[in-house]
Order: sequence, then C-alpha cells, then structure tokens
Amino acid sequence: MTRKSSTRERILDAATDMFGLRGVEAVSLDVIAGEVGVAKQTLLYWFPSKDDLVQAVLDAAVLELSVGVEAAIRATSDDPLDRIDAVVRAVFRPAVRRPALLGLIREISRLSAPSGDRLAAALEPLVGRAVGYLRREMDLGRLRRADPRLVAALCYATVTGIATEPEALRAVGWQPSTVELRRLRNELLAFLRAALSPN
Amino acid sequence: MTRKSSTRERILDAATDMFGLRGVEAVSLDVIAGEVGVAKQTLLYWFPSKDDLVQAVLDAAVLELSVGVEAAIRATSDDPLDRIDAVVRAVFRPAVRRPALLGLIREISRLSAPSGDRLAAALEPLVGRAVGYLRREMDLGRLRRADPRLVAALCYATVTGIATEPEALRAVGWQPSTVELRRLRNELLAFLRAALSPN
DNA sequence: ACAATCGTCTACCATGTGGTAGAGAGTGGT
DNA sequence: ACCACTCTCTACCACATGGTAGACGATTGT
Repeated sequence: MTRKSSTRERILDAATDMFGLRGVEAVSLDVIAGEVGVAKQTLLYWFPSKDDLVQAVLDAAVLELSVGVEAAIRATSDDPLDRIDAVVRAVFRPAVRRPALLGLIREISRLSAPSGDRLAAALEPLVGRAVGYLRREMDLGRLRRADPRLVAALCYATVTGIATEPEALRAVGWQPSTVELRRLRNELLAFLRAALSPN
Repeated sequence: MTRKSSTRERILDAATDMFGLRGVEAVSLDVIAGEVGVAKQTLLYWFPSKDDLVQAVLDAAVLELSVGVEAAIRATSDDPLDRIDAVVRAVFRPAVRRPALLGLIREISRLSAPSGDRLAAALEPLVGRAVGYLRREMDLGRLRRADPRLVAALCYATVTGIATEPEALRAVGWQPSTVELRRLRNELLAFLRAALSPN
C-alpha cells in the first residue's frame, strides 16, 4: 500500500508545485509526468482527467492549510493579536516550505465555476469563523473597529500577496534566505499588528 | 490614422482584459481574435507573435499605472499618509475600471525571464522612488519605523491582492457595487493608515 | 497453478495552438 | 493607368495537448 500509492503522492506533489507556480492552464500533463519520471498514462491512471487532478490538488492544499490553521488557533492564548500572529505563522510555514501552496489558492479566480465554487465551499467554514471571531474581538475593543469581513479579506490579501510574489520582493531588492525570510515574516506580523490594533 | 490603428487598440484592450483575468497562457490568440471580431491573422499582423502582444500589453499597463501614480504624487500635500492615500486611489481607479490591470502585473512571476525582467525594469524607478520616500518619512518620524523595502512590498501586496481577487471578497460575502466598492477602498485606506502610522 | 487485479507502459487520435504563405481589397501618389 | 503600400482575409502547417485502447509484467487471492 505504502509503496503503491507513492506514485500518486509524487504526482500530487509535483502537480501542486507546478500548478501553484505557473498556473493550471500553463502546465501540461506531459511536463508533470516528465517531472515525476513517469509516463503520462500512469498519471491518467491515478487521475482520470486533468480536472480530477486539479480537484485532488486543491483538496489536498485546502486540507493542509486548514489543518495547520486550526491547530494554531487552538494552541494560542486568548489575545487576538497573538492569535492572528499564530495563524499567520501557520500559513507562512507551509507556504515557505512549498511556495506554490498559496499560489494555488489564488488560482481560484481563474478556475472554471465548478472548481472555483468547490474550493470556495471548502474554505467557507474557515472564513466564516474568522469573520465571526474578528467581529467579537472588535466588539470587545481588542481590535480596531472596522468591517470584519473586509478586514479578513485584507489580511488574506496581504499574507498571500507577500507569500506568493517573490518577484515583487525581488523588485525591492529582497533576496531569499533563512534569515531574510524571518525578517520578512516579522515585518509582516508587525504590519498586521499595527493595522489591527485598537485605538 | 485614427481609424486605421483602432483595430490595434481594440486588440490591445481585449488582450489586456483576458490576459489579466485568466492568465497569459490560458488565453489563445483565437479567442482574442474572436472577442475582437477579427481574424487571427489580423492580430498577427499587428503583433508578429504572441510574445510581442504580451510585451505590448505589459508596456501599456505599466504606462497607464505609472502615469496615474506620478500625477497623484505630484498633486497631493506633503503629509505621507495623505500621499499614500492618493497613490492607492490612483491605483484603485484604473484597477476598478479594468480589473485585469493589476492582475496583469501579477503575471510577472509566471512569465518567462525576458518578459519578467523587462517588466521589473519598467517598474524599478517607481519602486526605487517609493522606497526612498518611505525611508525619508520614517527618518522624519512621520511613518512607523520599519524596513522601507518590505513595507513597500507589503503595501503592494495588500492593494493588488484586494484589487485582483474578487473571489476572495465574495468568499466573505462581499458583492460588487459602486457603494460597496467605495466602502472597500475606504477600509483599505484605513487599514494602510493604521499599519503605517507612527507610534 | 491460475485467474483476476493492479500499475505502468507504448501506440494512437482528435483537437487546438502559434505561426507561415500569400491572395485580395482598398487607398494614394505619379 | 500603374505602382506601392496598408490592412484584412482564407488556406494551411507542424506541433503540443488531453485523452483512449489495449498490451505487458507483477501481485494476490483461492
């Protein structure tokens, strides 16, 4: 079993990276198969069509992200800024290990309706809880008063934008390295903290 | 002359929208030609290859954005938060009229090296000036102290992210309309103001 | 031992892609 | 009248793409 399904896993991994990095339409089954080192037909054996592969990739990505986020939420203190810190770190960690992950999520708007809707549906509970949480904390005066829905969207836009656009960072003279990456994440956290703090 | 080049303009317009919305690789010359109502060869007459068309589209987009931004900078007061306000509005205005514009810029990371480098080079002076400006204002204590390069990237990520991902906004129950759009822009401005204000 | 199933492969195919060749209609200059 | 030029078109082409058909060896249950 473990041996058997490893091909499937490797296909899924390669597809995640390439779809997230270059876009779904820009990546052909042939190049994925080539990357994995397998015939295209093997790929079509595990995923009967490209759409199936895309679905599987999206499902896996959503699962990976949401599991990490849920764990981060449960593990932190009550203070909303600390909690947001933890969530950002939870999103940043897999996104750094695999830059394509958030890029994939960002592909939603390019996908045809069925895939996009399904992805949106998968993320919906996470989003709903986040919005509710933001609203409560605003009511308690522990976050800056604002429209919680739009604040959620703004945080999302900032985090995914910064995590998925290495080119934008290179344009300001940034270069990837462990220490620089930590600096980036810390700047991002400070930015969000300042944007969300009450008063 | 005006009549003659209108075909070229219409091709450029359609290509801008479709490239920005769905991605360069996902849009074929045939569908662009179909959209414009012209034969594919006409398109290849004005732009000898798809790459040429992409280049022209990018050049036009960069020009449109940078002209707007420059004008906004010159027209506002000295206060940095006001100035950032003006820039965001300058970016938001064309982006609303044509949602694909910023999406196009975001395509950089997906383009092959030559196109990407050229786009980066075209944006470089704008970026350099922005970073220098942020640094000076931080030194004057009129902006929150931080790495100006990363702050520039963060602002960029926030603005383009929010302007190019209608799906993310729909996910939080947002729906486009003039009044909602203004609310969105105002929340974005408040968000950035809070993130950048000193102290 | 043997049939069935699984996983991978080679050989094709229909379609869509970017791009070439060149014809033809219109316009303006001489 | 003729030429040169601009603009758009029809007719192709080579190639890559997503997908089908089916052969072949290895495992497995009985």
